[in-house]
Amino acid sequence: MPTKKRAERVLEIDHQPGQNHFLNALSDDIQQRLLPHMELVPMPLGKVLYESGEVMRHVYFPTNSIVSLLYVMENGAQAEIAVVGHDGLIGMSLVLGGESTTSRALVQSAGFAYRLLGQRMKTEFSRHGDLLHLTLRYSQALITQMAQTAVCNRHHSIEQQLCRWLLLSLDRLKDNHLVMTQELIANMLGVRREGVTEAAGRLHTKGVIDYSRGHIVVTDRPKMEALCCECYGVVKAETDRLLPCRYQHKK
Amino acid sequence: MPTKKRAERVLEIDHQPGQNHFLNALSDDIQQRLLPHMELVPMPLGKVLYESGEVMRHVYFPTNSIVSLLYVMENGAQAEIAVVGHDGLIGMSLVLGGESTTSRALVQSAGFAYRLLGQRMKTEFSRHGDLLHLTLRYSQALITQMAQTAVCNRHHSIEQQLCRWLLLSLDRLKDNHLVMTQELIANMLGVRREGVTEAAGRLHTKGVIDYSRGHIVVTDRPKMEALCCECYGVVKAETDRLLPCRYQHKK
DNA sequence: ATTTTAATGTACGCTACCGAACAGAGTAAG
DNA sequence: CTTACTCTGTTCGGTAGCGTACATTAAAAT
Repeated sequence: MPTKKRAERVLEIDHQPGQNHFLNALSDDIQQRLLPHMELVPMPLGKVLYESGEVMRHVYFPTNSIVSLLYVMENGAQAEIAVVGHDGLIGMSLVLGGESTTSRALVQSAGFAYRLLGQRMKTEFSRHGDLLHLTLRYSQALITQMAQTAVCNRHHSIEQQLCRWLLLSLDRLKDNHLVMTQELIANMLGVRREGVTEAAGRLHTKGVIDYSRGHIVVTDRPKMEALCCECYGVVKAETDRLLPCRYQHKK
Repeated sequence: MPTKKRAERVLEIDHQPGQNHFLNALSDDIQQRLLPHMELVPMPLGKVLYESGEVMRHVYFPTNSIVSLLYVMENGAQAEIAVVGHDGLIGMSLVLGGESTTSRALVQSAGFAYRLLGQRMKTEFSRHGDLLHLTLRYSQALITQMAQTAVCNRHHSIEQQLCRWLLLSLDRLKDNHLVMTQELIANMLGVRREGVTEAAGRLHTKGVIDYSRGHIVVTDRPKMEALCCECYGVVKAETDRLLPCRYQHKK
C-alpha cells in the first residue's frame, strides 16, 4: 500500500535524535560528534534488545518507543524492573563497565530509537565531559525507579500498580492512547492476566480508562493519578530533580 | 568497666580501611590520598546515616557493620531496597551527582565504618581514575541487587525472602551469628513480624537456624541456600563478576 | 461469509499474607 | 526478688491474588 509507505517515510523524516531527551540535553559539540554515527532503527513490539548475560553491542536512545527492563526467572515468570522511553537510554552496563546485565530489554511499545555502537559511546564517555555527568545522573534516576518498583511490588495492589504502569507509559508517549494487551501488561507487572482484567474493569467503571482488545485510552488522567500509589509521583519528582533543565524544555 | 574499654580499643586497633573491600580494591596511590582523611566511626544499631532527601555530608565504608537502604512510605511502612556492608559504600548519590536520594540509610547490624567527607570523595572521583571505574562497577552491582529485590518482592514467599536476607547478612559478617530481632527483620522486608516468626519457626524445625530473643545462628548454610530462592545466588554471582579480583582475595 | 485466532470476562476453590488481639517467656531494671 | 518490658508464639477472621478452567466476543484470516 503506497499510502502506508508514505506514512512510514514521513514518520522517519519526522524523527530527530533530539526527540530523545537524554541526547537533547547533551552539549552541541558532543552531539556533533555522536550524531553522525547514530542510526535510526525501528523498534517493533516484542523485540528483544538484549538478553540476560548477553554482551551488548549498541546503546539505544528511544524516541517514541518504550522499552521494559525485566528479569526472567528460572521458571519463566517475569518482573519488570524499570521502563525507559524518550527520557533515557538502554545499555547502561556498557558505560558502567559490566558489559551485560541480569535483565532482558524488551520493546513494550513499538516505535523508533536511535542507536550507537557501544564503542563510540564509551569513547565519548572516556572524555569525562557532559556525557559522563549526565549518564551518572540518569543512572541515579534509574536506580530510583528500580527502588520504587521494589517498594510498589511489596506494598501496593494490582490496581494501583496498573495505574503507575499506565502513567509511566503515558509519560513516554505523545497521546493518551496505548497499544497494549492486558496479557502483556500482566507479564510486565509479573501478575496474572486475570488480575489485570479485573483491575482494568474497575478503572473503566470509575471512568478513568476506556479499552478494547489491545487498546487502552486514559480518559481521566488526574483521577488516575489520584488512584495511583505514591510510587509514580516519587519517581517522577526525583527524575525531574535529577535531570537537567534541557530535559524539561522539551517536555 | 575497664575490661570492656580495652576490648573496644582492641577492636578499633584491629580495624583497617582495607577491611572494606571497596577501599581495598583501590590502587595504592589512591589509598594514600584518601586514607589520611578517613575517620573510623562506630555504627550503632538503628543509627540513621541519612534520611530521604537529605544532602549527604559523608561517604561511609563499612568494615563489620551492615547498612540497609530502605524507602519509607507516606504511611510509615518500609521496604528494603538494598543492603551494604564491607563490600561497598553508602553515599553513591554524592558521586552520581544527585547529592541526595529518596531512601533512608539505616544501620542494621552494629559495627564500624570509615567515613570520608563527600567533597574529598568527589575530588578523587574527578580525577577519573580507578575510583571512577570501580564506583561505576559497584553502581551496577547495586542496581542488580535492587532489581532482584523487586523481583523477590513480587514472586517469593516470606520464608524464601528471609533466607535471602539472612544470607545477605551472613556474607557481610565474620561468623554465622546475627544480632537481630524478628521485628527488625520484618521492618526491613516490609512484612508483618508474625510472618517472620512463622518463617523462622519453620526454618528452625528444618534444622537450618537456631534463635532466641534477638539472636539468630545459621547452623546449616548449604541447606539455607537450597531453601532460598534464586535471587540470592543471582546477585552474588553478578556481584562477583562485576567487582575486581582484589575483592575476592580478601574474601 | 465463515472460520480461526486472539483478547477479554467470569467463576471457584485455595493459599499466603494481613490486621488485630493476646498469651508466654526471657531479660533487664528496680 | 519482683516488676516491667521486650521479644516471640499463637490464634482467628478477612482478603487479595493465584491457578485453573471455561465462556464470550472482537478482529483477522481465508
